[in-house]
Amino acid sequence: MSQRLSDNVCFALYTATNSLVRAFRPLLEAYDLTYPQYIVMHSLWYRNQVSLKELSQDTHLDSGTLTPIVKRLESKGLLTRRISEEDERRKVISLTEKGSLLQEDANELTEKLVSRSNMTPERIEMLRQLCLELDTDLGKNVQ
Amino acid sequence: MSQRLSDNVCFALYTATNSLVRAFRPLLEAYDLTYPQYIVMHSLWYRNQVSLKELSQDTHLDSGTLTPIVKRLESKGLLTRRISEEDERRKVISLTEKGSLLQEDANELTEKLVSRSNMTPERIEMLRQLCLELDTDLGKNVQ
DNA sequence: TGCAAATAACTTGCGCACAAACTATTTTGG
DNA sequence: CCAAAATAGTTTGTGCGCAAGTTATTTGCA
Repeated sequence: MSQRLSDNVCFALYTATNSLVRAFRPLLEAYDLTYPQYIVMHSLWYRNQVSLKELSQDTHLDSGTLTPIVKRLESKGLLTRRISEEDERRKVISLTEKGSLLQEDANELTEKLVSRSNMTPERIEMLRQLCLELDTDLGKNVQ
Repeated sequence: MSQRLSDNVCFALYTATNSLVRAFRPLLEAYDLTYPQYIVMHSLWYRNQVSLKELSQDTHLDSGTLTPIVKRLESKGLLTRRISEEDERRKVISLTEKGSLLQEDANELTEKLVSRSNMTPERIEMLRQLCLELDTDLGKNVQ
């Protein structure tokens, strides 16, 4: 027997993420950022001066995805990329002042968005933990 | 103060969905389907002979996304598109026999994948409901 | 020391996801 | 009845997300 799409946890997750990114779009427009670009900035606000590899580990995005995102952020003047002196394969990514300053405004966007939902903090926290759990579980068994 | 990315529910959701789609890829490869294509097939297995508009409402994907997906499924011989006789703006999408038969094999892929995680059925169900809740909440306040 | 293996980043190709603009029908209200 | 508005679907352009392949540098080991 076939089930309704909405009975399927995978579809629910997929759809909620699309809704989330869609809801972020108008908020991020003010900062000329896409959601993945915002993720990268968010990572750098927490830990600056990292290599693409380290950024990849933190954001869970692969280098083929990150390279163009980081280049776009560079062309917007939010960060710089320079070749590492110790290891010339590595590129060190550093926030510019403009990139650092963005944090003050853009940092509570998540709060703003989450408050738009009527979910309690407990349910939001539950959702976060279930997502992290699924993520690690699926990452493990790559066989 | 800036928080870790993983402390952020939006990032957790985004990342879990990417993991999910990545985990689906090798399973769906056997059927020559992508995950969005699988969603469309899944919708049609439940309710056949629908317009693109109805498919859009069920899958929560917009027409600009669906048109190329449906065309690809048509070129794989899994469905047909014909102009509606009552309303010539509408296209009626119907599964072919090949498309219907796929259901038997591909229908329990979600089970297969979810069982790969170590999450209990209760936690999976909780995750599904939280995602649906967030989705409807974010969809409402489009102002 | 020298060279094969490993590593870091980049590039290419494909399929979404969606806004915005467009075409072709149907509905509607004056 | 008929022109304007609404509706269904397509097209175009942009930015992911990632597999697979490439280049350049470093590491490791014989």
